[in-house]
Amino acid sequence: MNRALWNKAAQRAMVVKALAHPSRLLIAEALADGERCVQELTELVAADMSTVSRHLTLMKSVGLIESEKRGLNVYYRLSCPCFSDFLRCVDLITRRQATALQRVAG
Amino acid sequence: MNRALWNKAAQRAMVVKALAHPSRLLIAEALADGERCVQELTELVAADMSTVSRHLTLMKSVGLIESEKRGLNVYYRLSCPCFSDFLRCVDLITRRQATALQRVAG
DNA sequence: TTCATACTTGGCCAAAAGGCCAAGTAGCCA
DNA sequence: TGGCTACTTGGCCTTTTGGCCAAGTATGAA
Repeated sequence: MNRALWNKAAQRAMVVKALAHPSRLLIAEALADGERCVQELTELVAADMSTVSRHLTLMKSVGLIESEKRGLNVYYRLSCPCFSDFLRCVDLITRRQATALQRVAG
Repeated sequence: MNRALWNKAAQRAMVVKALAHPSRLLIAEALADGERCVQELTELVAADMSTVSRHLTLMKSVGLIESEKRGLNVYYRLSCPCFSDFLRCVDLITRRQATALQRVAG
């Protein structure tokens, strides 16, 4: 097993993992539309604020999002404009899979 | 929490999760280059064949890959041509993050 | 029909992820 | 100062994930 190859894959995996959760995808989608504070995101995903904060910390740690404190609030925003491409590919697969399952069931 | 929104995010998350592992990313990358049998992929990621088989089953279950048995071998191939776009976005983020960390360290 | 190869699945265990509550920190306002 | 709000972090627990080994299935060859 080539070490360099593995390291590259591991790095990529960290980024992908940071999006591999429904709440985090919802958060990223919201941020694609503009910055949001933790409160707003907490309301969006309907979880404990501490949980949301941890999600955000994780996403930030891999460079997916950035944060800025203004007053009492911390505002997060996407740091990559390519997220929409990412989602487009994912949606292609989910849609293809949905129709494939329908074929089986139908 | 809007149920429909959550379901959509959950579906997407399943696909993203299926790529959120170094071995599975390596596998997907290899398959982007053409079909491979389990043996070849096992060699590639240097894990137990049973482990690789489970990775493949997971990836297949979300519609990321397809399989075909020919003789003793089972050949897997990517079912989405958009994987390269997906990777491009991920790499943008990892590269951006790498330089960001260098700024901090340097 | 027996044997070998290629793969999948069951069983089990260790490690990681994800959640909440409670406690801590930081900024604003009275 | 004191208290309120917004957020993060520590602690702890449950669930999920990922791994291997061993056993099972399926196909081709002798």
